[in-house]
Amino acid sequence: MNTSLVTKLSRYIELDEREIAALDHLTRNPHPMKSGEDLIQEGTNPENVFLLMEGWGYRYSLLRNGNRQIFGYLLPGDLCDVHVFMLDKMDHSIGLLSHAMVVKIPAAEMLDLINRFPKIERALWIATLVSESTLRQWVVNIGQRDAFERTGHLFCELWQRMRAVGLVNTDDQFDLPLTQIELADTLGMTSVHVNRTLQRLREGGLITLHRTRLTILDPKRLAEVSGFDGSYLRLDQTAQHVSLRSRLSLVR
Amino acid sequence: MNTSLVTKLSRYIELDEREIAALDHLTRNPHPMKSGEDLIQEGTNPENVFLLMEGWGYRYSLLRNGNRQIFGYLLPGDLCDVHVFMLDKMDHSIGLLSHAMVVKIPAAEMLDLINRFPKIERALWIATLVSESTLRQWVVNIGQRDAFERTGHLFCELWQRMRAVGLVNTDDQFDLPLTQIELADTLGMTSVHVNRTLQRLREGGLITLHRTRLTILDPKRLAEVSGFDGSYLRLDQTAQHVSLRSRLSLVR
DNA sequence: CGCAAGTTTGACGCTGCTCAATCACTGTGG
DNA sequence: CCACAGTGATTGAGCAGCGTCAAACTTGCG
Repeated sequence: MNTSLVTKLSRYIELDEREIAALDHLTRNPHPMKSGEDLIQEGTNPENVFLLMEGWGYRYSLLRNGNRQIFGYLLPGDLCDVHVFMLDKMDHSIGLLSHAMVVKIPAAEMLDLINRFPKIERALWIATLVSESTLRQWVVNIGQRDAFERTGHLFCELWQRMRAVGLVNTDDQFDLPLTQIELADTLGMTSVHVNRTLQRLREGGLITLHRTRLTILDPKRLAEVSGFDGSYLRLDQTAQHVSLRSRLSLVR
Repeated sequence: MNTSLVTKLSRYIELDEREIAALDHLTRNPHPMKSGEDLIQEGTNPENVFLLMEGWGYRYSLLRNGNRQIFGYLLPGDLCDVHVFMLDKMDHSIGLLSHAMVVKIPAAEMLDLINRFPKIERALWIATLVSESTLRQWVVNIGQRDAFERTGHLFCELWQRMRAVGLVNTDDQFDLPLTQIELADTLGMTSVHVNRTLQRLREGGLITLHRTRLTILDPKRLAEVSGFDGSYLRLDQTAQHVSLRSRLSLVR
């Protein structure tokens, strides 16, 4: 059932049936949550880990002037802050951008899972490293690219991540439950300028965006004009490839 | 001897004598390297971990247009990419900004250390989480703050990190081996604008910067005007505090 | 039907970029 | 000891990308 999480982790490490069963077991009790609710708030010390089964979440923090910066999206199959227990409190909040199905996993259960299945622990650490890598790309995106490239780059990333969990249809269309204000807070721009940038992307025949449906009309050209190289997402590597490396050097 | 690394990790977890000795043992053979040399290059799969004993390093990548984005500095006591072995290749490069003393630690030795001392492993993971947290703050900095705040924020961060390894003197002065071009590539600005921003910081009585000596004239006010809150660096927490948490939930 | 939230448009101004010249400092060789 | 080159810092003029402010329009929803 829990395709997304297993799909995601299997990309990093080959999992056996027991491990897959254990991950599936996690998902037995999802419950619905509403858009706008927070999963975790900055400054708190969460007692649960959350697994997103459906819907979108986002990491953000608020500044004193009321500005908000978004620095990551959680898509279906994403597990948030497995390792937060190592730090004393959250340095950012996690909220929901859409109606969502969420599994709440008590810390103890998560730790037990990790202790019983070192390969799952390893896969979760790899996921953490990939998200750090993604964060670096966001710094590059905001720091070095202009509004047009920056927006295109974000869409390329989301398109690849959504495709990796099977949520992009054959027309390269997927659900993007973000307002222009949220895009603005992600890209370090104003919503007015996001609006104008979207118009340029549309005029260029690169995308279509109506309400929450985004279509990437020309993925290749969009990646080209926005300087996107998705290798940092590490979605293409086979589990074999990675497990070879781990056999060589890391499995204990 | 290896004060910086031990100081740094002790902040996260209380280390016993054996662990401290093991860390010190790592540092037995530092060798000098020149400014401008790379420790690790993007796309490669490094066979060593590097421990910086003296000097500054930086993480960066180059874009097709020749632009460079810097997304982190390595200060004395910093260990780079302990976990890179979990991924297949580096997604960025690490270079040196000054003459440096560097210890090269073969992967096997590092893995052995980690296996023998789980608390060291844990401390290294915490360091990774802190650096991820720092990266989020950089996104906020570049995305939401204007040039003046942005530059001040960076200086506050570096001042705190340098102080944590005992490299700030009593006048709040420390070595900042960065050209204005490097500051520009860090902050997502041009060097011309960095120059003008530095002048404003000087005029405001906030800093002094001559060649590579930076003085924070008024740390409190600088933090105030740049919206800096250093808790994300987690330099203030006592090891006791953290180890209490680990006793409760995480030690295996 | 009317409200709320989100999108779109316009006018205008400022922050920060571009291009280019000059200045300051340091290390080098004759 | 001085001329010179190279690197980095500083300055100026002009301009454009993006922000601000404000209003109009569109869409979904109770």
